Amino acid sequence: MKFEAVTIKDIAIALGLSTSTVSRALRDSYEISPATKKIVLEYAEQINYRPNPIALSLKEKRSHSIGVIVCEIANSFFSQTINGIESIAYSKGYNVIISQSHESYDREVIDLNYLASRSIDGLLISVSAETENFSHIQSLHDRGFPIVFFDRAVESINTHKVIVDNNKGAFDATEHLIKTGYIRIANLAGSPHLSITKDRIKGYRKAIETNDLHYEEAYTQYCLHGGMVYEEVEKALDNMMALPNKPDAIVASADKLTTNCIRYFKSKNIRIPEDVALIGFSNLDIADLLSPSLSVVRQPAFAMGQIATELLLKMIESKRGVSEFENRVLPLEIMVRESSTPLK
Amino acid sequence: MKFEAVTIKDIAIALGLSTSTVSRALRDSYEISPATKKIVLEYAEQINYRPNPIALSLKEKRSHSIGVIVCEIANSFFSQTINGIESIAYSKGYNVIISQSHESYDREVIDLNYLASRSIDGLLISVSAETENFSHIQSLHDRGFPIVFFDRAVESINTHKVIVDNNKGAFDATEHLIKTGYIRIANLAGSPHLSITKDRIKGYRKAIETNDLHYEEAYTQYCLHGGMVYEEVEKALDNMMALPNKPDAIVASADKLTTNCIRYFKSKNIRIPEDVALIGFSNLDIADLLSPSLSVVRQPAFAMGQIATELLLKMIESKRGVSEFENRVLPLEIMVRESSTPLK
DNA sequence: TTTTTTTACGCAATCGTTCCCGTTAATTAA
DNA sequence: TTAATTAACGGGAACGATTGCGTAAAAAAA
Repeated sequence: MKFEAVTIKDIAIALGLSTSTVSRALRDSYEISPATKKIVLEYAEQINYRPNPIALSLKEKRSHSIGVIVCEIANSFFSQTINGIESIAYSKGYNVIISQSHESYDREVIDLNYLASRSIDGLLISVSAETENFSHIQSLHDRGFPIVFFDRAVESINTHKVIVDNNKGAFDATEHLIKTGYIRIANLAGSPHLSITKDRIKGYRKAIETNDLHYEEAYTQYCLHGGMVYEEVEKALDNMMALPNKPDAIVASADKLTTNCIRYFKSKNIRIPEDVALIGFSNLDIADLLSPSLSVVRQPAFAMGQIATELLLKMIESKRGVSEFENRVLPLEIMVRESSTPLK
Repeated sequence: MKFEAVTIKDIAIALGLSTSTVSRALRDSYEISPATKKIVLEYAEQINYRPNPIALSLKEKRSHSIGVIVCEIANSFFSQTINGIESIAYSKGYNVIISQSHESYDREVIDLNYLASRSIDGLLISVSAETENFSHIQSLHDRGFPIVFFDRAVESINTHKVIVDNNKGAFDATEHLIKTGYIRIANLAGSPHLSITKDRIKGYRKAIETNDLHYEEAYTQYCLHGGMVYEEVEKALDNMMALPNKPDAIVASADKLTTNCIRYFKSKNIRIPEDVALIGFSNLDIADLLSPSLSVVRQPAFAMGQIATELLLKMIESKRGVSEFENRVLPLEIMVRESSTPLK
């Protein structure tokens, strides 16, 4: 089934003009007389002419679309980021093509190759938790393809990056727990390959040490899939809770880790915050509706998407290659609720 | 900044062949000798040749991408649907371009025109709650453009539709409340323009009347924006709770209505289910983590996306126009949890 | 009136790929 | 040995739009 659209040629034939004249008339060129312009414009309007973006792309060697690779759009943080991305992209006439890696390295490579085979002008990517080898991204970057990282950046690749102050976020969250009176604070961490995980651990550790608490290695447990599979979270928490000095509070370092952490405690009938307090990185918009309401470290997801897209479009539209790359670090917001405050 | 890619011409020049020969060799034509094929294939592999999808699109008059219009990707139901859509689309070599209407009619029209200007081969759409006039969709459909509705279909437009059995879902949810012992059951409804709203009201009413309860008009309150703005939910619930016989249970007819309903009761210190029981249409994946855990009517979102996409691709790839349209009705699943069961 | 300039348009190449037609040279059939 | 066939490849148009260049007619300048 095909959808026949009207072309410049159709207009030219109908009006007895050449395609060049019609094209110029539509673009309001000074070379065309006002009378001709009027005729062309009116006829084009009448038959509902729309320029073929594909023909334009072929000529301009630009598709006016950008690719986005995230792990899951069903994740609040990423769906909010995508909202930010789309708001900028659409306002500047760009399409957005979204791919999901589902935290899988293989899927990420497939998505990347698919997108990069010249159907997109640039790429926004937040790498998957599984990814250790970045050569697929590196080689694209080496060939001059515009790439901007957001949230989960690759340190070794020199391009624009929009991240949050993970170190400070984890520090603040941990220190909040300490100030509230908790002393055995554990860290439910994401994939050890990700820089955000490392930064969050640094902030967590710094808060522990700055406040003269004992830093215990076993209090930090990693989840390779970033909490995507419940079993890894279960195992990590089992490990923690089996320690001789089991933790009295937990900092969960990602959206999925946080919710699966709640699921774990609920299934074990461990009360929050009476038995274990919890604060987690989360952009869930119903964190306030949980019982107890959830204390969170919230990321400026929408703004992040906007900024990353602005940087990418600037990169795409610059004539010569960009050599000065920005590293934007956005602040995190701590929202203290019941899950980390002892009941009176 | 531009990203120069390798073309067939480059291969032809390097190998001293014509572009036609190279093209044929790459497509494994019988007209090319095995020796030549081998040389071309090896060289193409070596310089990492990728066909330009845009040039192909121009020739084939097909972009191999489909458009999706939903109100919000940050809504669990829609993000799950999109997962289903992408799983099918990517496996068949199609791109997916997502647009959000944010429940606004104006945005929907803009999105539609943008997508339809021939950058997509077909459209999957779930109309916005605000939309009353469907001429923008109708005119596209009249011109032979492939469109498939999912979830929120337009009755007057004759094309493939994939919906759920809203009538039965609402009936079952309402009857569950009745069987549990509730007698004054209210219905927090979405936009009156949507067929899903009408169907859900029908099912609700049928359950009331089948079970010999009194059907009260004021027990059904509409939210024009489908619960997107908290104030409309607040007003609807204020109206219900101010009735002389205020309801003892509520059926909420959409994701956002359900969560905002919980938010309302929480802010008013009205206990669920002790003061008011609640069951809601929702695809939230943490419905079990709420306290009380939330009883839901769950939609088969992923399957819905898959089926709708299969129908659309079949429509796109059929030679002649399709005239027999399917109307798939998928079953809903009721998951009873604490929010609709009295505590012992 | 003649020359120059301007106006208003058409021709054709281009982007990357496919595909319908040739066109050789080798092979086979008569 | 000659005619017919086939294998293997090249030329060039086409998809839709833009754009540099050429040019006829009209207008302006000389």
